[in-house]
Amino acid sequence: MNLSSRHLRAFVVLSELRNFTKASEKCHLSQPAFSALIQQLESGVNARLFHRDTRNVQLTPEGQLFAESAERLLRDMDNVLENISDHVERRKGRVALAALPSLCAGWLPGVLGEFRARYPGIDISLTDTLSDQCIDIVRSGKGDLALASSPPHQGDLSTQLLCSDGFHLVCHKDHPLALQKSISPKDLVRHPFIHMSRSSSVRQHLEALLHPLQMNTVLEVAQLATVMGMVEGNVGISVVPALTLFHFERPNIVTRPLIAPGLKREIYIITRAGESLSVAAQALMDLVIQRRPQEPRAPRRRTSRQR
Amino acid sequence: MNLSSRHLRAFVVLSELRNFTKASEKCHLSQPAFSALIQQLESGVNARLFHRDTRNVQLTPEGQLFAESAERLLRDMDNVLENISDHVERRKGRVALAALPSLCAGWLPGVLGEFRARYPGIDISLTDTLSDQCIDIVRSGKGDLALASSPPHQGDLSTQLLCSDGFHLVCHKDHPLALQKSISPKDLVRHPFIHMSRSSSVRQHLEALLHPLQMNTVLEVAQLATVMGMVEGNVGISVVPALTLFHFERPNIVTRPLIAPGLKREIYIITRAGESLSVAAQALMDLVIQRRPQEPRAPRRRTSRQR
DNA sequence: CACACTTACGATATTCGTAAGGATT
DNA sequence: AATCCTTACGAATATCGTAAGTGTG
Repeated sequence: MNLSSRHLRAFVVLSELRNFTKASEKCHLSQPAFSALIQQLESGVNARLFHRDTRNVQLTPEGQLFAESAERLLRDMDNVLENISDHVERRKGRVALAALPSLCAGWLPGVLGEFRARYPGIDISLTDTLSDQCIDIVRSGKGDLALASSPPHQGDLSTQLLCSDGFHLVCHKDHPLALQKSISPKDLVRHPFIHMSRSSSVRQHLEALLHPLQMNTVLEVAQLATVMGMVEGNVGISVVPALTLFHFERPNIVTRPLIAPGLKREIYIITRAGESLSVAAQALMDLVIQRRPQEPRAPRRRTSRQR
Repeated sequence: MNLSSRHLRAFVVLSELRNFTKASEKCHLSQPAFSALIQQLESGVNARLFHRDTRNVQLTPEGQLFAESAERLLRDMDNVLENISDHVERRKGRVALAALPSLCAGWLPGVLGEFRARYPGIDISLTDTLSDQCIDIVRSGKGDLALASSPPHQGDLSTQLLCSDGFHLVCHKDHPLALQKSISPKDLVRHPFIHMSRSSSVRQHLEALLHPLQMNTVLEVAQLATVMGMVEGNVGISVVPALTLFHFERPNIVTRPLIAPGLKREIYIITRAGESLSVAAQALMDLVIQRRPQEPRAPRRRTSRQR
């Protein structure tokens, strides 16, 4: 038989009210239609569930048996539907996001704060790690979304440009390059240079751009904060993406845009291809796109003016 | 929404086969009809549950969420329906019967044996007790059926004649009354008489019949087996219903029909009025009626011929 | 005769299967 | 071209509400 929630609800209501007329009203049905519904249920289970007397309605023994389960079944059904609804309405859920550390420190906190405020029931898992690992997290299913620089990606991932990010020289205010308004790549050669680790996207971009010229590397560090400290101590110069310039807003450091054709770090939203995002993940993705980092102009001007 | 077992089954099948065409066949539906069913489910929960690609079908995150519950829900539903079906088909169940001791020893065992053989899954509870208590057991809901002599009953009980049972003299073969072919009530007076307890139906019938004559009571016992022993020892005579004569089929005891207009013990099937019996109880009642004790002739002849 | 459930019946909605459409490999 | 899901559409089915029927206190 085809047992539906309508049947269960009708049964439960009737077993409580023990009156077809009142029960039919509660179910927003005419009394004969309600009667037919109960009869259909009874023929479906092949048993009389209610004993009808001209004056009284009451459960038969089989009806009592059914009643024990029917209420539980109905509650279960309602819970399942409500649970789905909670997820669809974004009252519940979970998103696992992986993003580049440079995004996680400066731009992402505001976005996640807004997301949490808007959807307090959705839990967020954030992994701040380098691009390749971000991508692996998504590919392996451990994460829903990655914000990373795209590698030569296979077809199992879907990639969408979020923003592109210019590079800036950062150096001590007393450094000779601080006198130039803007910088070209070959200006960097020979000055003692502080690199990020070889796997960072910044370094890969720079080396590709200057090739075959060699740079004068004095240090290779993992954290941008270390770069900042070294630059402030005039140990060397470095180049960082615009989105990380907030680290370098300090009295003794100046920043200058690095001008070169095509010198851009592109940041992509990466998801698994051929799968759909959960409502929660989609909501986060929508917000990420809506609040995506502004194109170069605004941050550049602001950082060079401040302090 | 109206969530039905058809929806759940379609969902579960599709989530396993991940192919509309094959799933539709398994559900005995055309593929478009199946597709519509899934769409209806999706619009009911207000979420896409399957991601359709021209080549692949797979669960969305919400679909996975639903899948966790859907299978359980479907299994629950099926279990409930199967449980009801087991009861309706008399594979499971319970009947509580209360019956007069005189029925429980001689006639009932064969009936219950047949019942158990036919419906091995149905448990029987039997209370062998006096008529009033049998009736109370049914009235209070502790029992489904009673086989008892009907008292002046109220309207809350429904009464149906099962059989009527003549009375027989039982006495020692050397007793003077053993010479008579049949006995009339006044033949009993003055002979030392062994009574059952005052509340037994036999005694109530006898006293009503002989009133205002007094009997010569020598003993008042509770068990028929005691009556038998005393009669066999020629301590006295007694009168018992035909259905209990099997107790008295012994070499030194003779039994003689007691002839008197209207002297019959009537045995009724008693149930609660305005309620329906469980399938199991109805089955027992049907069998009880089908195998009801034969009208006087046969047992009388047989008992008087034997031994 | 008033009440409460069932049956009868025509109107409306739903569901079905066939056939056509669209997208992808 | 073959596969697979969706859309279109007329036919069959189910469900609805109104009205009449039935049985009981």
